[in-house]
Formats: sequence, C-alpha cells, structure tokens
Amino acid sequence: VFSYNILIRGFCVNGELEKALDFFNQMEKNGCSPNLVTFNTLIDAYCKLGGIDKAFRLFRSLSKRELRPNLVTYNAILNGLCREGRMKETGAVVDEMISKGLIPDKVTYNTLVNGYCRQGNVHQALVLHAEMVRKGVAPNVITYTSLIGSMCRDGNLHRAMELVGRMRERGLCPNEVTYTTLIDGFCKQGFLDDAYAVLKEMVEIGFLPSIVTYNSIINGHCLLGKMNEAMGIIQDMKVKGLVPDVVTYSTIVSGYCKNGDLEKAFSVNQEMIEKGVLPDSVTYSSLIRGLCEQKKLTDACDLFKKMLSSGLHPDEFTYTTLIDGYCKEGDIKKAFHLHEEMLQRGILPDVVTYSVLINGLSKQARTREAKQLLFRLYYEDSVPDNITYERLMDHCCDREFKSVVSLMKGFCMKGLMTEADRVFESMLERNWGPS
RNA sequence: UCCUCAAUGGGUG
Repeated sequence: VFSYNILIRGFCVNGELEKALDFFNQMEKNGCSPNLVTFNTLIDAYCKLGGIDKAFRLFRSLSKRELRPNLVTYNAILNGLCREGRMKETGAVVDEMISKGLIPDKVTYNTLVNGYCRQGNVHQALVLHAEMVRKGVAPNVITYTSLIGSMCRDGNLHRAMELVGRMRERGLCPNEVTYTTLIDGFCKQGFLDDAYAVLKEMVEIGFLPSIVTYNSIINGHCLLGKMNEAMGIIQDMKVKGLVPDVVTYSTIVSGYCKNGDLEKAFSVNQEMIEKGVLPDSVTYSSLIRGLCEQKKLTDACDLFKKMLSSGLHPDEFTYTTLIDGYCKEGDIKKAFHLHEEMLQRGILPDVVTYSVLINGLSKQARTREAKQLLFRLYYEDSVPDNITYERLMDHCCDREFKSVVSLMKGFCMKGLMTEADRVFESMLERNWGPS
C-alpha cells in the first residue's frame, strides 16, 4: 500500500491525475486496498486541481469503505474551499469535523487563516489567530507568514514588520518563506532598498535566497521598468547555481510587454524555449496582452491559436485579455464571440471579464445591451456567484454606465417584491439608497 | 516521516 501511495502522490503533484487514478484502480485489482492515506492524497489532489466537487464525491465515498475521514482529510477539503474563496462553506465543514470528534489543529487553523488572508479579510484572519491562541493551539511560523503576506498585499509594510516583531516575541523566527514574503511585499511597492535590506538580513542569518526570492526581486525591478537590472539578476542567480524557471522568464516577458518592448519580450520567449523552459498560459497571456496594447489584434489572435495548438489551456485571464483588446478596438461583436467561446470551453467569466464587456458596451453608448447583460448577471444561475453589485460597481468607471446600474437597481428592487429573489433580497438588506 | 497549512509571473479600472 505504501508503494502505491507514494506512486499515486507522485502523479498527483505532477498534475497527472489520470495516471494516479489508474494506479488507484490497479491497486484494488491487485488485492491491495487503498487506505485512508490513499484517499487523502487523491482528495487533496482534486482540491488543488480545482475539482473540489470530485473531492467531495471521494470524501462521501469513504463511508462505503468503512473508512473514517481524519483531520488530514478535513484539512485538505478545507484548503480546497479556501483556494476557491469559498470561506462561507468552511464553517459547516469545521462543525462536521468537530461533531465527529476531531479537534481542529494547527493545520486547520493555518488553512483557514490563510484562506481569509488570501481573500483580503485580514480581520477575520486575526480573529482566528486570536481564537487559536485562546484554544491553546499555538500559532507557528506558517500562521504568521500568512498574516504577514496579507499585510504586504494591503501595502501595509509597517504592520507586516510589526508582526515579525510579534512572532519573535513568541519565540518564533522568520524563515526563508517569511523573508521572501517580506521581500516580495517591498518589491511590489517599489521599495527595492527595503527589499534588499531584508535580503541582506536573511542571508546573514544563514538562509539561502530561493528561486522564489530571486523571482520576486526580478519582478520588483520589472515593475519599475528597470529591465536591464532585472536581466542582470538572472545572471546572479545562475552564478549561485539557480536555474531560471518559467516564472522567472514570464516575469521578464511581462516586464518587457508592460514597458512596450515587444521585440525583447519575444526574444526572451524564444530564449526560454531554447533553454528548455516551456512557456505556459501565463507567458502567453502576457504576450497577448502586449500585442493587444499595441493594437496588433491579428497577431494576438494568431498567438492565441499557437498557444492552443501547443496544447496549452487558455483560462479566464487569456480570454479576458483578448476580449479587452477587442473592446478597446470597438469590436464588440468579436468580444462577445470570444465570450461565447470561453463559455463553450467551460471557462467561467469572472468579474473582470464582465467589467470589460460592460465597459466596452457602455463606451459604445450601447446602454441597452449593457443593461441586458446586467440583467443576465442577476437572473442567471450560471453566472459565478462571487459577482456582486459592489464588485461590479467597483470595477466600472463610466458615469453613464453607473447610471444604468442605478436604473437597474431600481428595477431589481421592484423585482424583489414579486419574485423574492435571493439576490434582490440581499440587495435590500444592504440598504441601498438611490445613488 | 505514505496524506493536509505559508512566499514568486498574466486580464478591466
């Protein structure tokens, strides 16, 4: 069983879930019953590869095999929910585990703390942090690193540094990941000096900067348009024996695109291929965006096709990039065609996609279509439920559009009286006045 | 130490 488990895990971390399942089936045939660890491995893999429903299915099937889920099982499921931003559903899962006599442990709390952090809800994360202290589950470096990361994402580097102090008071030392989190935080704000100061400290303490550390620093330079320096860092890391990976190259590619230097972007793209580092969908999206920005939509489309033919799967980022390109060109028809296409591929548009489309329509003074689209957002079950009025309003700039939304709001309020639609109800609860 | 938790690249504004 151990050997099979190890094998299955290997395929899982490689994203080769089918092969993992082959072995899973094979072990049964060979009279080797999968145990809880086998299931946990698969459940975790499903969660990470975005198939949380399948994870749940496996989870429910445990009982038929007289296997009882343990803490690891629940933690994996919770992590799956957190990754999808489905924090609301975590409460029920935690209740269920408690009802089965399982006490949430450090991993459980860390998973949830990180989930809230990623969602931008530092407050709730801190509440959980306090709860774990209260319940005698001591926070560890991972807990603090999650919290520090979320302060960094808020641009609140002071609070992040304060937290480092607080963890030290508890006798915890920042590790390589913690330091990298801080370095990345400073880099994203453009404070390269501070980033280097942290780097210096981490090296003095004896940690070796990882490829992630380097990639963060490279990104920091790219964001400031310091492309030559960024390229120079690649040399530094090679000297240190680190091999640039797809993230390193994509960072550079994206940097050149953002700085309008498509030539260089494509030559780096070429270089990575020559070095055996294959571009992924992120690399392609960056290049596609670069082309769109320069109004080279035909090239963008060709590149998109090339991406498909090389077996890569486009995602909502790829499509939104292209859609935005066409919207900005005023080619709304093509934009909606792409929207159709992504749906057909089973890729769900998200808030940004819809914002792009709606802004595209309203720029064309086609408020009627914008209105219709908004109606669909509210009425259809098929749209992702994380699209809310506020988020849409947040993302839409056009005055005219805002007035359309206001009008819509009025309609929806009336709709509430007759249809008791849950969405409308929540609108009322939020007490929206006329805007 | 057969399984679960933290850091890096792409989309609108």
